Amino acid sequence: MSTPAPGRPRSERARVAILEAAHDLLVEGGLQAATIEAIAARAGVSKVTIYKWWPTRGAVAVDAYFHANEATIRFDDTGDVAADLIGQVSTLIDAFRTRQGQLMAELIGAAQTDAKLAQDLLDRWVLPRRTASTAVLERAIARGELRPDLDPDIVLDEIYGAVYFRVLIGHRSLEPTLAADLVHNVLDGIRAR
Amino acid sequence: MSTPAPGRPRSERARVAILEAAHDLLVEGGLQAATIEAIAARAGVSKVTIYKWWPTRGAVAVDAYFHANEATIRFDDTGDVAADLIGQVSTLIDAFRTRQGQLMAELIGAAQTDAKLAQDLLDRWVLPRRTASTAVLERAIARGELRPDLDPDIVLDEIYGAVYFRVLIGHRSLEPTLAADLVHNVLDGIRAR
Amino acid sequence: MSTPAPGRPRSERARVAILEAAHDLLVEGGLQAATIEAIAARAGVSKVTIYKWWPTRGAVAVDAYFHANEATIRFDDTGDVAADLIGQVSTLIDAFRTRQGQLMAELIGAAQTDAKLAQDLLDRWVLPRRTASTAVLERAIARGELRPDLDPDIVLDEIYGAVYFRVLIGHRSLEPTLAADLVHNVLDGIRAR
Amino acid sequence: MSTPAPGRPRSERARVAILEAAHDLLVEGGLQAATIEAIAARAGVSKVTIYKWWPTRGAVAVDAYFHANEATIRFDDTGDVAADLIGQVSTLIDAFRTRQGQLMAELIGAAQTDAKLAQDLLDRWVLPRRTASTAVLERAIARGELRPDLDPDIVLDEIYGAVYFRVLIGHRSLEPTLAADLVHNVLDGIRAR
DNA sequence: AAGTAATCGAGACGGTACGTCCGGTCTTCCT
DNA sequence: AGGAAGACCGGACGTACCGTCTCGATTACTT
Repeated sequence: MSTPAPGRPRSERARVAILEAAHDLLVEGGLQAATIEAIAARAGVSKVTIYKWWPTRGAVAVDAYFHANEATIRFDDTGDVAADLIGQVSTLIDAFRTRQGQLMAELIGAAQTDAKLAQDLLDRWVLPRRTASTAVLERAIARGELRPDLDPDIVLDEIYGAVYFRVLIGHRSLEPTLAADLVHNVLDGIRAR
Repeated sequence: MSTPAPGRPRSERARVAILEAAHDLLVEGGLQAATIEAIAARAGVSKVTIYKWWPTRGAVAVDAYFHANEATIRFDDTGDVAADLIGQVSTLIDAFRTRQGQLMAELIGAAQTDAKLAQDLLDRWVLPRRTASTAVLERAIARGELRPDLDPDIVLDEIYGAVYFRVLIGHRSLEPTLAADLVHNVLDGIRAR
Repeated sequence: MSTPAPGRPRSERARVAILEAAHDLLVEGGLQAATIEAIAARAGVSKVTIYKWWPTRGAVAVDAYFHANEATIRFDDTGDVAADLIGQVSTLIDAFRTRQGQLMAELIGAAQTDAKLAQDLLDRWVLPRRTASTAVLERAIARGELRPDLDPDIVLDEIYGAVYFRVLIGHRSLEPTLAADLVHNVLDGIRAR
Repeated sequence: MSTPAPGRPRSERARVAILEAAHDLLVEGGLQAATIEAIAARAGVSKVTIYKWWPTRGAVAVDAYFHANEATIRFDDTGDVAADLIGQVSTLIDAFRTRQGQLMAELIGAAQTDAKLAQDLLDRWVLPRRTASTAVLERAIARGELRPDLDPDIVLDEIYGAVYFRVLIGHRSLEPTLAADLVHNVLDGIRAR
């Protein structure tokens, strides 16, 4: 069906070597250390080969990040909004309590001056999680658990935004109880009764 | 009383020229454009003079940011938590809807790989605002408006985190109604009644 | 036969441009003016390319000097020591009466604080001439013209040393008759007869 | 007679401290190390004070050199040209076999791009010695020992030039017998008899 | 005793060049 | 057509000295 491209095919060996070299460098020295030159040197690959397949350093970094961290998204449906949300937020927090959190922070940091990277992070990281969480909220609205006029985006920004805020600003750490606290505050409000 | 330091005193002219040049460059081309060399050239100042007083490019940038944006923090006390919080959040959102928002995003981005910058942003931007908002919450707790066992940090992370999340990820803009929505969700909860 | 080195070959264009730019600068403003930056700018070449192939500014300067001044060494053999030596010394003096002399003086000057440069000048300039002149003296010794216990080095230091001394100290100029006077003094002595 | 200048008189303490600091630096690291800043720092003196009294780094260096090396010139008159000359040349060679020789070489080196320094060296070092040696030659001419049409400058350039040549080019060292060999070659010639 | 004037220390300043790093692009040969 | 090797231009980095410039403090001579 598909005619194979003429000429020498892309080297899978090189692709993997690049991603693994990039990830090693990311883990060792952060985004700073993952220069194109360093990646090429460690992967035993020429710089041109990298530029051939990735436009910027950021693009390699995202790919390396996802290559190493098999993305896990939970699509819970227990019938209880609180439980479903807490499960999803906990998964994120657990990941962010490892080196992954700092790396994601650095990626988001770099995305502030790299529109392509920002788009990648949005499409491949944020939006997929958001979709799963939006589904939880919409099911709860349908069940009558939540106010029908709710804007799910705002709710999710409050819960997830708090997590990213802590990772990016570093004023407080991600305590294990954080997921539950965040969800309960928003679900039930904080007014005295 | 205070013995003046010996030697030629620091040039106030140079200090201001540097900060203004840096801010101009930040506004025109973002953090990328605000290289030490460009700042020095535009300020009519030698590079050494900059390095003399600021350790890194990021340090100049924060100072330039605060030099240009006279910090406004609101210390409202209307007796109504919702009104006080919405006032404070609105002020932030109004600022972030201008170029300031993108600049702050870039500064936070750079802070991910510049610990000194991170500390500066925390001390000079985030914490002062947080202190004012924490006071609002504690007054409300004292008045019996809010649950006494509340952790103000978590509440404020939800409200402010949502704002920063939008600025940093860019998935949705800062609508004028956002402040009120954020505050009401957390105060009253989102469960159907 | 010889396997060509892998990678992009060195740019001959750049090499020549650097040497010519360096020489132009040397002629115009001496060693002072031949900064790496100025050479790079005039040659339309990046500084790194220069540093790639020459360790120091002095090394570029020697190469530029020899690139421009096609080395001429005379290997006279007329059967008359005096004539042979005078011919060789005259050639040097003629060269040193032009801009070349000042340049060589500056190179020797710089060599006082640049061991690499000193070695280069010795190997590429002084020793080749000395070899030719030593041969003249040894032939004369063999012919019985000169004392057999002679140390040629000392003789040549007296003749050539005088020339360099005048160039370096500048107390007197290189008169056209100097070559003959120097050689005759040493060959025949200066005692009255 | 001389009206004392008004104002604070020049500090002798500073003058000596500068010269000694400069000499220490010259001995330790050569002319390279004797930067104005380093001299000022070591002498506990401000840069301006140095610039006040010396125009260039070279000028300080010469003064420091002469401050440390009490100039010794021999005015021998034994009635024998050879002995007189050998005595004078030996004195120079003895001095140049110490660190002094390298320093003088560096000074002459720097003089190639510093006309002021060149003039200083000529006036304070070379010419005084030459005057003494010229006197020796002229006495010998008067006594009928040497050819009456002799140009003393050329003779002295051959003898002294050889010494400086070795110091500056470094192709051979200053052997203790060098003085005698140089003088005898020129006095008696090198032809076989 | 007060005034005048030159010097001194400290150190900030604009400027030039340094030698290095990395980004992107190119050129060559090999697979 | 890929790919490895590596040379190339360009831009910025952070540093070293240069020579100049303020400062306040000191030290004489002059009135």
